[in-house]
Amino acid sequence: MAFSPAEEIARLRKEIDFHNHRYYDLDDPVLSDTQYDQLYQKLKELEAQYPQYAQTDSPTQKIGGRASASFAPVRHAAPMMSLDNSYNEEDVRAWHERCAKILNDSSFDMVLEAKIDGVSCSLSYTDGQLTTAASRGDGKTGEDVTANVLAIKDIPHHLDGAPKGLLEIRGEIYLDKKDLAALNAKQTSQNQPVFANTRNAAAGSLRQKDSAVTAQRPLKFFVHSFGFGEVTAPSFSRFIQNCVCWGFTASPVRLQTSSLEEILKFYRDFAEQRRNLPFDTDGLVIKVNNFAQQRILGNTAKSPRWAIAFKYPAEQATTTVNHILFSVGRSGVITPVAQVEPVSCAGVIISNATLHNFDEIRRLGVRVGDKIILERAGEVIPKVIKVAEHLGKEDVLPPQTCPSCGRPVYKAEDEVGYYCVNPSCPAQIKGRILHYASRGAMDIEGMGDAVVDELVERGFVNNFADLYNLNFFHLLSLENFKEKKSQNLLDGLEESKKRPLSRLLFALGIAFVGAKTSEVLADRFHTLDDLMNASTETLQSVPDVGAVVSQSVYDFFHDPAAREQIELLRQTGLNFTQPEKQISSRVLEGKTVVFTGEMEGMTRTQAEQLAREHGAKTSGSVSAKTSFVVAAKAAGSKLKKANELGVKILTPEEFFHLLGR
DNA sequence: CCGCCTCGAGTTCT
DNA sequence: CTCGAGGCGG
Repeated sequence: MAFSPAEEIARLRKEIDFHNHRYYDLDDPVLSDTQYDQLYQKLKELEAQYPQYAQTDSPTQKIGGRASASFAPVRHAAPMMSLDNSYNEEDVRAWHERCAKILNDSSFDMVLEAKIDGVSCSLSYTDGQLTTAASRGDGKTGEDVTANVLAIKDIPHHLDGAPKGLLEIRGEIYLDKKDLAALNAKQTSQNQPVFANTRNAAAGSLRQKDSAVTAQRPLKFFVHSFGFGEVTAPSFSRFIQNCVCWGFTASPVRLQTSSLEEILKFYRDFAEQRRNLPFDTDGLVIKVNNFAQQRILGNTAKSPRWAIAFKYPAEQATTTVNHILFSVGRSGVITPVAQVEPVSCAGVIISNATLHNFDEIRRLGVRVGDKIILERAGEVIPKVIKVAEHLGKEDVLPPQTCPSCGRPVYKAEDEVGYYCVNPSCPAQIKGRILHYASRGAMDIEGMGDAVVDELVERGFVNNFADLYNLNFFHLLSLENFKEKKSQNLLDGLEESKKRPLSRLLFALGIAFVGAKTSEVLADRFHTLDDLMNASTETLQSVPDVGAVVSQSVYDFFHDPAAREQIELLRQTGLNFTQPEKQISSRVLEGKTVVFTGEMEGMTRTQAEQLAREHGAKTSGSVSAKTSFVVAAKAAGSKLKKANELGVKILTPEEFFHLLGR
């Protein structure tokens, strides 16, 4: 399909803006300079051809286009290659195995270094005298940053006893974390934009037009390789020793070993330790130490085969807020969500990030168009940490009306949240139905986000009972639904009628009644009718049910609309009773058990059920009251907490043994 | 009344 | 996973 010139121009501007962002802000370009130039030229040509679409905010109109005029290009004597990246032990084992095979030696010597987040730089010494310093650029050609590099104290200008001729020393220019904080404080006081991270700050400092500014930035440098020249050392570690004699600094974190296991252990331990170091690291670099062996391994087109970067998944990412929209939850709470330019963070692509509420927006000062920093550290949920650069113009205001049903929103005096109070608001109905069908509740197979959306949108479903009046023809009219899928969903609905009362209670979505409380109530009252007719006093006699929960349950069942729903559900043949609790044994009587990590061949819910069948209580969090924690592989913070509190930890095997299995 | 132990609710992506 | 808040023991 052909695009109109206007569309093509808009697309190119967006793309170039993106690559500028990668290049300037993240210092991590996707395109080579040539590829970038092609895009840029194409846009310029189109804008010349169609001047009616020329705009002042086009990247072609902005000062300081990407090709930096003030830094001359420098061709590297030997290309500056990048390293192959790996993010897990498997990849590193594979790398080690391949090296061992080519070298015909499984105990070759390796060197481990910290991979410091900075800018790589190549220093050319002629007869021991520093002549040129160049940034990496596209690997073949970089920018001449000699004037600025001369201002870095860590870099010697002269190497005593260096070999004659050309010697290219390579390393990383970086900034310590505390120096970034100080620099940003200064930037703020001078009304200048702050740097998102140490890497950007180092890159920005190196690209200063005035080297006096660079001199004021406490940049540091460590050697990590050489590019060209006669190096007499037989190994990388000896080469580094020579460099240190010349006055260079080596990587502050080092390990020399021939044991892969030792390296893997170091990686695991370093994951935590690196946070306490003065500089930012995103991983480790493993190199084959012996130069003769390095030569045997050689290079691929892109990277040396004798080295590999062993990275930790990035936990922070910088991106742009494209849009802020308001989502309405099943309870009517309106939550602002930032839609961002998709960005990779901790191994996944993030495109949405919650802003929680409007206090949070005000606190962060987020606007549409701003550059923000996202984090996903140890957590699953992306979080907006701060605004890196204010580019947006308009403040984000709370919505006057519900984005789903258009009714005016409601805000309680002393609460942060805004609510939609219309019970027939489509967004709320969708939320309630989705919760009803979800795995922990009625577990209706074939009923996902998209299906619920369409069922409500089409007016087929407004409440729980409507679900059971759906017929084959309703479903066939849904998008992508044919006989097979329709029948599966009908089967799923039929199957859900058999769920125990505890599931149904949870599915109804009574305020303050979650999975746990539902179970306790169902076990105590056995039938829905007994629960419906219970007084608040009777309800409060149930453990863990106090004034708030009992009132909420009582109110729910005395609402005429809810009662009508329940009668309709009764007519469709839903199970309203709770089966007697199965007791297999009492070996775990009086114990409180917490499960963590992924068990093989069993979900956590199943494991918890098993423990309860043997008389245990189960919980989701570790405390001093926990009898023991069952930790499977990939256990996280709960295991850590158990260690801190001195709670006993069992492997899944030990746990099964306890049950006599 | 305070502090600890839990639970509920919202949230993202594969 | 985290935050906020209900339940409850001291």
